[in-house]
Amino acid sequence: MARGLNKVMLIGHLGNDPERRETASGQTVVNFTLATSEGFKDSSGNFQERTEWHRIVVWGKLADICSQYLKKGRQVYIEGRLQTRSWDDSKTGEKKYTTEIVCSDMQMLGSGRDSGGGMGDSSYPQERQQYSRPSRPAEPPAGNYGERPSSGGAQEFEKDDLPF
Amino acid sequence: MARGLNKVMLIGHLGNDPERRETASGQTVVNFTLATSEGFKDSSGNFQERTEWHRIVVWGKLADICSQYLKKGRQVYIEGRLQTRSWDDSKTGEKKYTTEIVCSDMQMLGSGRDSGGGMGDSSYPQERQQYSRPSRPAEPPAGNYGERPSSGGAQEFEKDDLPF
Amino acid sequence: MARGLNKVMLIGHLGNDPERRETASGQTVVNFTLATSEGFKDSSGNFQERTEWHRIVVWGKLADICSQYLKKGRQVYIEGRLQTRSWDDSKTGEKKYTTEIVCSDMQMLGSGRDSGGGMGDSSYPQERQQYSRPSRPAEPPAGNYGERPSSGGAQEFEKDDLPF
Amino acid sequence: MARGLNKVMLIGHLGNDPERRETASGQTVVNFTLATSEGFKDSSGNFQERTEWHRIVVWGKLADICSQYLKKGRQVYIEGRLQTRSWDDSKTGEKKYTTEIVCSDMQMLGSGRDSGGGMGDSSYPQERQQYSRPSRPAEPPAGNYGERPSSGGAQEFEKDDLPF
DNA sequence: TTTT
DNA sequence: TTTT
Repeated sequence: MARGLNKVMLIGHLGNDPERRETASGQTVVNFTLATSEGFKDSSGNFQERTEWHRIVVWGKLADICSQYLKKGRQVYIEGRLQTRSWDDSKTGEKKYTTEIVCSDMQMLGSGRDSGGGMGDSSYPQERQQYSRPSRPAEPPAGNYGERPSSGGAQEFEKDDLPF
Repeated sequence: MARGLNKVMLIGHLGNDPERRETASGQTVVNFTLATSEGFKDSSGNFQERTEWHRIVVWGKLADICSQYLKKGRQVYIEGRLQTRSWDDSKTGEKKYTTEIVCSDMQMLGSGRDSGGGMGDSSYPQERQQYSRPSRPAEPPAGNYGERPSSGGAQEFEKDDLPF
Repeated sequence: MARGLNKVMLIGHLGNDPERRETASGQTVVNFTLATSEGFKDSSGNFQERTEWHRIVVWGKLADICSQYLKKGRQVYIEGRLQTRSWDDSKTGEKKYTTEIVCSDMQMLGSGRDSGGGMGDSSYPQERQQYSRPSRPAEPPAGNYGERPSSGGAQEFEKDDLPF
Repeated sequence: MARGLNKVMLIGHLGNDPERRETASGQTVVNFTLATSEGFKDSSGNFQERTEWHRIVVWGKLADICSQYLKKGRQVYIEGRLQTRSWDDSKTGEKKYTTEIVCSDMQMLGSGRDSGGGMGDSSYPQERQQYSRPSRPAEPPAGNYGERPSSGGAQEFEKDDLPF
């Protein structure tokens, strides 16, 4: 069945610099860990902090961007899907599992000055916002794009006087 | 700056059959309204239901799918971004605003039998899941896809014994 | 029907300092606008930036936190639900609509140094992370619930003639 | 710091009836697996289906609702946060990890007739929509909080050797 | 292993 | 009206 949703959205800090590899077929893969922290009141009513660590995997063009601009400590927004892989442990012969977030969108947060490992901080890509895979923008049709009086859809709609 | 997130996720029922139009440039546009309901306790502690209506706009290939398979009453998951358009009311000369959800992903929910207005209910596309724009899947590299022992990433990862 | 989802997730910058009010029943309400920006390629293949403006409404304890710690220019993550209110324009007698995000969770992004309007930047609450409301519904204040002409917030807002 | 986001949103079908337990401190815990499916084009351009399995954990009042109304095969929307627990495998002495979604919101999808395993299908709670927990943190039960060897759920789970 |  |  094709109806489903598998979405993860995280805001956190990188626990390490992204590790870049290339597959045999020439695709770029990048891995890093991400810490998400949240506070909560424990049973005594005291504030505590709980940190959760996530394994992030990024493929393709977005992997290249992550590899270039992300550093340990950087705060990012990550969107992706959950994926659990299994493999046979060569030592024990046991089946093992690991769950990762396959990243499909990434946004750097804060200003470049937060960058963490940063220094010669040329922290931003020249062509901004190409951070996401061929995905989200849901671009309106090219033809009448320039004609629209505001940020919205096609001109036809603007005849209407009432929203509904 | 290009760092931002503008995401809407809705689960609700269509208030009307999708209305399909074509722009001058030949792009398909589809509009429909979606009702999302939620319950809440009022100040007297009684359960009440609150229904919110949303204007949905869909472009391109996904619009064609919506036009073909969605009907009034159908339960769907909608993902998109918020967009507020303005126009000048020809009668009063006032500036008016309307906020819409520009849909980038759609999933039909429930079985076809829930369809609502349905009848000759051949409710599903033959090629399922092409419901989303060229987006989410974050497809692993083609080259070694068939080699993977499980649902996961590239083979390199499976040498690892520990998740982190 | 009670099954539904109405969720908005935004990352952007405040367009103005939060405006704090109190309802007749003593509930705190805060309003601000949020700009979310995204890049896209126009029909000529050039990168463009599109900014969308959102009206944010926050109630209760979370409103107090927003009022205290957020400033114009601050980058934040906002989670909430969409709500369209209507009112009768006292001048023209027309029915008008405005769509807002009723905020149920807020996270300040970047370090305090990004704050924007900041100065004597004591940017963080002592008791962190109590940023989220007790629950999803983001219930409007009890006192004037029955009085509201539409599905929206408190009556005070309905004096306004323009969405922003 | 407490600023972070750790959110998972799934739409899928239950792989088994929910398993209900009670902790020593009297809190209800429910576990089930959820399958999310998505289609994609493989490297030959053919449509394939990929199913991902997720472990869901639910606490408290929402656990009771899940236990009562959900059945194997039922389609649901699940919202929660990712949590990776570790434990020492008693047989091999190795450290093992499992990642779960701690559920904070649940919506039943489709009509009751979709229920799957259902039969005497009085599928809906009388007081609808009280499906969400009081708040985001999805706090584990207070009573045994200090006893947990890792960041995870109740001790009972750690007897298991396999994630599923 | 991150961050405040 | 924000931000880079």
